Amino acid sequence: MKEGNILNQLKVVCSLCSLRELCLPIGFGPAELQQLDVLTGSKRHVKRGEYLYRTGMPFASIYAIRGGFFKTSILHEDGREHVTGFHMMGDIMGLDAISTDMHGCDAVALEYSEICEIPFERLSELSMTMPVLRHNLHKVMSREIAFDHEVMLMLGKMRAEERLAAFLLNLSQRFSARGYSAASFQLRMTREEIGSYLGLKLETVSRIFSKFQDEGLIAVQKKLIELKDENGLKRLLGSLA
Amino acid sequence: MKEGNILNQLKVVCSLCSLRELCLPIGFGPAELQQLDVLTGSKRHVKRGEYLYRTGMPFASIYAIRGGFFKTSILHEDGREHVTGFHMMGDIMGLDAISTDMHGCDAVALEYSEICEIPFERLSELSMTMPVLRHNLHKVMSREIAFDHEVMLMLGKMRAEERLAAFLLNLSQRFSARGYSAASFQLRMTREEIGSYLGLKLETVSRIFSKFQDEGLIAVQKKLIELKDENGLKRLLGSLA
DNA sequence: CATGGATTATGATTTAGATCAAATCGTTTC
DNA sequence: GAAACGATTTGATCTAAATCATAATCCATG
Repeated sequence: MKEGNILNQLKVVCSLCSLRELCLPIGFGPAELQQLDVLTGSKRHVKRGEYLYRTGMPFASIYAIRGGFFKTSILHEDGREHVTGFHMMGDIMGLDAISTDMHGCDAVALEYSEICEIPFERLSELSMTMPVLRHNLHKVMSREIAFDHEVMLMLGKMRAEERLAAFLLNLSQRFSARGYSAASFQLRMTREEIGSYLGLKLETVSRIFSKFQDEGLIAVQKKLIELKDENGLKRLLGSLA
Repeated sequence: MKEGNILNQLKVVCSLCSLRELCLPIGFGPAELQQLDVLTGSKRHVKRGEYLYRTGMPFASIYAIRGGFFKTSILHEDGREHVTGFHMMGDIMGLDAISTDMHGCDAVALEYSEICEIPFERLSELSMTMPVLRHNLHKVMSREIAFDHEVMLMLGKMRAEERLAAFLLNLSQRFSARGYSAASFQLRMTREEIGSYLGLKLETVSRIFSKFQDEGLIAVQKKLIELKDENGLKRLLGSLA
C-alpha cells in the first residue's frame, strides 16, 4: 500500500464533495480529479414523489445521491410492489440496470433530493486509466451484492421484531457514517414502505414500534425515531428464541 | 453495434469453453483469448461437501464454475444459516467479497465440481485494456444485483407455493440455458437447503412438492423433478389470491 | 382554516406456515 | 447384510403475523 499517504492527503482535498468521498471513495490525484469533474457534471434535483427512473426505461447512467432520500421498488406482474431498498446521501443507484441496459426497478424520491448523473459508459472508460476509480466501482457493486445477501438473511430467517431492530440499527449506522446523529433520526418512509421492505404488513410495523417503545428500546413520535437502548436492540438481533 | 458480426464468429470459436461462453460472455479476439488463457490458468476440483471458501477467508480470486453445483450461505451470530444461492456451470462466485477483501459467505460443493480460479486483481487489470471483458465483468456483477432483488421480492412478498414454483422455474430455465433438459432435472440440494433458500421449513417444502404432484404440476421422485405443467406453475406465480 | 385523503394505532379474529411427532425410505459404514 | 444415520413424507397442533375493522391523527390543498 505505497499509495497510502497520498490517498490520505487527497481525502482532505475532496472531503467537501460527497460523491468523491462516499460514492467512489477517495484516492485520486489532481489530474484525475479534473477528469472526474467532467464525468460528474450533470446534477439534477428530484422533488418528493418524483421518479428518478422507472422500470423499463433505457439505462445510460448510474446516479449518486448528493442529498435527499430515495426508495427503489420492483413491481410483480400481479401488481404487488416490493421495496428493494432505501438510499441516502452518498449511495449509488441504478447498478442493477447495467446487465440488461434497462432499469429493472423504480426509483422514487421520498424527499427533495439532489443527485448527480454519471454516464456509465464514460465511467467505465475512465476506469480504464484510473485504477483507483476502477477499484472503487468494483467495491461499490460488490458491497451492494454483499448487503443484498444480508437482506435475504433478514427476510428469510428473522422474526418480525428482529427485522425491525436490524432495520433501525442499519439506518442509524448509515446516518452516523454520514455525520448525522446515530441516536435520533427522521424516518422518510411510511410504515407501509418499511413493511414492504421487511416483508411485513404496516400494522405489524406499527405494533412493533409501539412494543419497542413500551420496552424502552426506542421513542417514537410519528416519523421521529430515537434509539434509547441500542444495545437492547442489538441483543434482540443476536439472540435465538 | 459494429462489432456484432465479429462477435458472432467468435461465439463459435469459444463455444466449447464454458467460462468464455457463459461467465464472461463472448466477444474476444484471438490475441485477447491468449491473455484470457493465462488468466484462467488455475483449475481446481472440489469434492462433494468440500468448501471452496469460507466466511472470513482473505479474498483474492473469484471462481467460475466449469461443472458441478454449489451452494453459498451466510451464518448469523446465533447459529442460524441462510442459503443465499445455488450456483451451477458458468456461474461466478465470490463477487460479494471484493468490497471487504474477505469472503462474506461459505461456498460448498453439493456434488463433485470443477472450478477455475480467477485472480481478481489480474482480471481487473486485464479489463483495463479489454473493453469487452470490462463490460462483461460489469454485466455479471450487475446481473447478480438484479437477481438478488428478485429473490428479495420472493422472500418478502410471495406465499410458500409461489416461492417453490418460482424456484423450480428458475432452476429449469438455468438448466435449459446450459443445454440440459428444462423439463426434467436432478435436485442437488436437500429439502432443508431449498427451505433455507426460500425462507421456509423443510416440511413445508416437502408438503408443497407433494401438493404440486397431486395437482399434476410436477412429478417428484426423491431428487428427480419433472415439470409436467410449466404453464400451470407460471400461472401460480403470476396470480393474486 | 376547513375538508378530505393519507397515515398511523390498536383491537379482534383468522390463517399460513412453524413446530412437534412418528413412520418410511435410502445410503453409507463396518 | 445389519446397523446407524440422514433425508423425506405425512399428520396433529400451535403460533406469529396477516387480515379485518375502527378510530384517531396528520397534513396537503383549495
